Amino acid sequence: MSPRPSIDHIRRPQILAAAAEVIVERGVAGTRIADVAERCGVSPPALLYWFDSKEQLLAEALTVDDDRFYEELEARVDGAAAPGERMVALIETATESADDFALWMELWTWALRDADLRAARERFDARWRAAIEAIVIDGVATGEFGAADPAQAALAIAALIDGLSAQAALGDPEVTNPRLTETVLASAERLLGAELPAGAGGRASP
Amino acid sequence: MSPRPSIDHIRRPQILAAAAEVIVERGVAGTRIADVAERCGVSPPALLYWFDSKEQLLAEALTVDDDRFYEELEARVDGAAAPGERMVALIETATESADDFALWMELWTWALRDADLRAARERFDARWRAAIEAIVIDGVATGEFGAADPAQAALAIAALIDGLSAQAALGDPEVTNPRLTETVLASAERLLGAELPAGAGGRASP
Amino acid sequence: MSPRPSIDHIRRPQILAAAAEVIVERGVAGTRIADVAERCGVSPPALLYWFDSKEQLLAEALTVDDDRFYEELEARVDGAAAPGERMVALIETATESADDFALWMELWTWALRDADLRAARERFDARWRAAIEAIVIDGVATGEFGAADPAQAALAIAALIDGLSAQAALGDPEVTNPRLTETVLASAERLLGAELPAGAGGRASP
Amino acid sequence: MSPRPSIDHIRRPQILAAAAEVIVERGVAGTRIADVAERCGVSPPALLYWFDSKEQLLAEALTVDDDRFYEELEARVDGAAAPGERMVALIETATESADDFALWMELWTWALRDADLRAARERFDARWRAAIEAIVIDGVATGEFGAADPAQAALAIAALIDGLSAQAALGDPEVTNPRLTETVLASAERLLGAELPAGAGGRASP
DNA sequence: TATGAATGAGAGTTCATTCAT
DNA sequence: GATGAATGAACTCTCATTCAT
Repeated sequence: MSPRPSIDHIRRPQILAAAAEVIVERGVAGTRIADVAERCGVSPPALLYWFDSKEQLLAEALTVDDDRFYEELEARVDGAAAPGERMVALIETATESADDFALWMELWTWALRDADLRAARERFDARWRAAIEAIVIDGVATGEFGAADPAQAALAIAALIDGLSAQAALGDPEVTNPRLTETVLASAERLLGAELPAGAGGRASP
Repeated sequence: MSPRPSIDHIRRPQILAAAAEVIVERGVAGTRIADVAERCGVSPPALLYWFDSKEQLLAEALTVDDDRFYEELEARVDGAAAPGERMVALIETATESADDFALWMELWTWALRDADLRAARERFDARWRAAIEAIVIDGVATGEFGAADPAQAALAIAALIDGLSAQAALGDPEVTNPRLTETVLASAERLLGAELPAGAGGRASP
Repeated sequence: MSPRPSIDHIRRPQILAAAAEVIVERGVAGTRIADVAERCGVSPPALLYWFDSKEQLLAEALTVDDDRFYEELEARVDGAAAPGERMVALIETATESADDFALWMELWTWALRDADLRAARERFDARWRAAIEAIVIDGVATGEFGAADPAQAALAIAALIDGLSAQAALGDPEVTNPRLTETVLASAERLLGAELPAGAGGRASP
Repeated sequence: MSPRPSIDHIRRPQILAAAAEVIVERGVAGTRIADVAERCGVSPPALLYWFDSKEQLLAEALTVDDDRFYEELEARVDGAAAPGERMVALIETATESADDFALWMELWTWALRDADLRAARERFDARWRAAIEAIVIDGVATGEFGAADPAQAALAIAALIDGLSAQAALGDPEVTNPRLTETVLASAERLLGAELPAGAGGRASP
């Protein structure tokens, strides 16, 4: 019917990507529609043609990338056969891009007062913990890991990564990126009662 | 000299406390001077009589309570003689009030774009990790703990608490307060290579 | 390109004219954005759509009319062939609208503390003196005037007009408009060592 | 009756002097009560103990020095016996302190919209012109000056000084202080049909 | 689809002024 | 006489949003 193909699938992602960039730079609170519009090279009202309101746009921008992250993660992790190797791959993937964590922190803070964002975050975190737990269960099954409670170990590892990533994102001089990865790997070994293989990135050897 | 006694030792803390309350309720971004003023029962300009600007007031409100927290913490922890007991006391203190964590999350998010807040957060975190590390060192010295690297263990425990507290503050159904404390304690045992005594709060028994 | 034709060539002059009117009525210090907006029949933010700030708007309003004044002046003066006639035309043009002088006085006072306005005023005054001086030089060349120093005579005539116009604008009963013109003409004759022809407005005869 | 001598005669002049200073620096519009208070080393409410309102204080500050100026002027001028010498003394006195003229310009601008200030200014100007006119009349009587209309000559000389002083106060590079004095003296000679003696300050000789 | 123009609803901040002390 | 504290009344400016084009 419509001879002109819709550009929905082009414009919306473009706007969301621009919004995510602006949020990282200025924070959700400091992001104005005009900033995002300028980055897209369009006028502010154009954004409101594609999104009902600023709030809706930012909420979507805050969550749109996460699914992609998990897909990439799973692709990388599944390549490794043994649970130990998969765990190392997962940790390295999660810790090597601590800068993106700023967006995650924004989501947290906003989720404190927005039920939809809260639900979205919870969904992502459940998926994340499930991915970890699956590896732990496998490792326990093969005897590679000695953890008694896979769910608790997964929770702990996930929280550890979050806590350290936040500090890295905040530029804490004690938590550089290598130190972050190293600390998570060493802690995971203790939490899992396992010795993990050296990762792709290499690890400080004794 | 002054025909009227100064009340700044009363008003300023009062305003800061009100500001902290409002921040927890509405977030830093959603906090208006008028909200804080109303909670104090004064007019908005009265706040600007005591603080140079809204920004300065909120920044101070975001950090003013932390020192008090550490003082209380140290008081409680020092009461326990053995490192294991002190560690348990510390963990319980840190995890039982996960609600206050919202303020800490606001501080994080604001600190992403404010150097002063970033420095303040770093200072607090350094103090916090040092408190943990001191216990670890003691525990290692007495042989109670088996941790090889006290600094790394302290960093891991601190991050674990942060990561879990964030989820608890966000109302994650998987991370209730008891589960939070329990997970940190169990993980600390593994990270420290130690068995920790049951805390004052009691712990889920098998 | 633009789905709606730009109207900045209409709105900006309209706003500037309204601002000049309000300044004459209330002074720069007493002029509020809301006053100007009301006179334009728009809302206050509309002015900030066209001008970056109140300050910028008022500064422009204070200077925008001057170029037009000089163009009109030159048009009128050039119509007169002989130097004496041109001088009379210039003096009459400059003195017959002493009411507008209030805007010029506002510009002076504001220029005391604003380098841009100071520079603008200086530019206008230089142009004004140059216009006078050109006539004097002509008059001296033709022998119609006897002035020794054209630059000094031009400066004196310009200052005389300013000083008297200020008093007229302030409603000094000794300096009515006719008396103002008459005084400048009589003084100019002495300053230029010339007898000036009767102007269009006529002059008080004995 | 009152054992404590009033300090009216100390405080009020002190405040007025401080106000005049601040006005010269920041302009009437930019002068806040707090500025004046700070310069006096007292608190803002103290000023309102001595003056009913800011407006009244500034109005008084704007006019309080003028009487003193005329008294000083008359003292200096009366010392010179011959009309020509008195005229030179008057002109030199009026033109050598062009910086103070900023206060006079502020008074003008404020007087545009304040009847009291307008009346005050008019009174000062009448006195000023009368002082000039008296000399002119004397000079005409002695035959030293050739002016036909003393009132008009006085008006012209006064206006000339005003116009040039304004430009000097505005920092016009063409109107330096020496050039100002020189131009007024040279113009006065022509306006008065007289040759004026060299002044105390010296004058450019041919 | 998209824009120029405009607006309404605030928000922070300023400041003369008040008043108990 | 003078001050600390506080306030009411403005005022500028911001920004998401609307709407005719």
